[in-house]
Amino acid sequence: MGTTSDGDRPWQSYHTAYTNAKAGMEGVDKEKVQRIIYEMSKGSKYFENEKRKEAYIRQKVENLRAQCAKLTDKDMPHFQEARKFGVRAAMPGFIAHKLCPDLVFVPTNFEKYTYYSELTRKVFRRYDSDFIATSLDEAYLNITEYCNERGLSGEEVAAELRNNVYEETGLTCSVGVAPNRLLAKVCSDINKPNGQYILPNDRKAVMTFISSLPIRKIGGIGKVTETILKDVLGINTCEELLQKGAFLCALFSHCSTDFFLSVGLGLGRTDTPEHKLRKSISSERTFSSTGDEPLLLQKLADIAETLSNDMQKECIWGRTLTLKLKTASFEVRTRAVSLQKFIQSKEEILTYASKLLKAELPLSLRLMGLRMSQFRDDKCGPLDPRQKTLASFVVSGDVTASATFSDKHQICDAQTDLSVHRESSASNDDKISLSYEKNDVLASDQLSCGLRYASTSADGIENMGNECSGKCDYVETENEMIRNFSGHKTIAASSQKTEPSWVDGYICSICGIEMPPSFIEERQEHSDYHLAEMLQEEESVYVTEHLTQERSVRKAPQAKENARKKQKTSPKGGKHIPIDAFFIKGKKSL
DNA sequence: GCGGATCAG
DNA sequence: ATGGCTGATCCGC
Repeated sequence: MGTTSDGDRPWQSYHTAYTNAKAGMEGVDKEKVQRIIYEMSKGSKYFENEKRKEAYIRQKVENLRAQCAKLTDKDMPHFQEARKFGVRAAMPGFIAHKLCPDLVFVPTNFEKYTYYSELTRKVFRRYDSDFIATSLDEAYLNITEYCNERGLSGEEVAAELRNNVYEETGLTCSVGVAPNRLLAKVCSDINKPNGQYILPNDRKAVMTFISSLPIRKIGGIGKVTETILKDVLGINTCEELLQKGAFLCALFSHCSTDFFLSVGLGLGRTDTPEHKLRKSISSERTFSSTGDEPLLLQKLADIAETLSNDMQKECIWGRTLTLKLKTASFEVRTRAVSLQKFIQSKEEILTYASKLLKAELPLSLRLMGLRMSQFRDDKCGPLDPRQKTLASFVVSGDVTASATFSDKHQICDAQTDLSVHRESSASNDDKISLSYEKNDVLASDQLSCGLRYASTSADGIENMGNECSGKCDYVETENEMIRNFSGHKTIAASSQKTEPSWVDGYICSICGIEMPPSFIEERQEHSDYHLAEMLQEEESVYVTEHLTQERSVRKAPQAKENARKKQKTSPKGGKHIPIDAFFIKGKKSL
């Protein structure tokens, strides 16, 4: 990154960094880059072949076994010592049990956690009434206003906050104060047990902080991403994310590149996203491996029941059911089905779940799970999806209202580009950009804070944590500029009501697929497909599942292609499950 | 939409 | 006897 005066807004540098990285790519041909990457990846266990996972797993097993065998009682003090200092040794329960046969496992007590969590939130509310709770034990709050009103520094407020939390709950906590949430989270980890760390809202300070920061510290960069970046590209710190921007552009999607570069610049979100609604609900269970069909079905019934119960508690009805399997050899599979109606009852869930399962058997399994998604949004109502969409359309009265989360903030104070934001959020997919998403920047007088706390209580409330960060007075969103390069987002819910005709007797007028006149059935199916597609598109204009729609819209050409292929090949093809759901043909039911 | 995978708490 | 479970997201198809 070149010269930047303090007056620079980070996003300007971001844009520069991005275009530089891109420009760096232009002179180079992709093959060459890929060759370089390939060279770099030699010695990395990551890109070698598909066997890597297997090898990795085998090695891990061996390590664990060896570890377990080596451990004796004399190791115990070591771990006890570690615990005393709050170091959490990652230790599987069975090893712990082997080490310490008398070990007492304290059962979880969520009522208690919720109670204490609520107490802490009461404190947070006094600092920021709109704070973001990310879990029972973590929250982000914007303390900008609080600081300004009282003429306090971030450091003072953090100390006061921790103190208040301690007095009112008896729990200690750790706090990080930083210009945005991404950084606040990192900061909250630095002085972990019962401490705080303040990163000034100062361009230089942020860049210095970032320059030596290991990438793994960043939320969103996990074990796998770290390995890839490290082994293949030699990226260890956030600063290097910028330096190797061109490679990132070559290797990763736009979205990911976007995210990586913004991390390299220390950018993060500062908005207060709309309350997120649950999108799926699931239940799964691990058991000792078995291939016994009746037994598996029994277990499946149990899981269906708990899922159904959970759904009833929350008043949820869903129409996409996903079966998750883990084989005895630890291979994980999922099989899903989307229905035309919303279901909730244990019987119905089981009906479809067992169809999915039976299609996979025989198989020896160690885990089964069921997930329900695609909820009906008006709770406890009638059964037809269409009713849902119409109803919610009438209620919301605004299609864009369904582009739920993460956009509201852009209206709040982003004076300038309002229309751009709006437009882009309505026609770009929120889903994709949710976690690697927009990089908003605080104005220089902003301050926000992250906080994390850990319980000192002995009964297992251990390790509750909390993070805070802030809202903004000023938001600049960057991605539009970049995203708009990529052009094709136009899709009208076109009302091309024409049935497909066969140009020259064999070319589909809509998609161009070629199909000889003798393929009568196939042609009929093909026409049906386009018809259904049309209907679906028309409907989806009003549908509340905006995200889904946009996704499919964005990828429309491929999606269609695939749908066609599937349709042609699937009836006899192995994995396709013939449950009523596939609404490619509108008339098919059961 | 589906399926495989990653990540976080 | 790979920690397990829940939920979310991404990517390619």
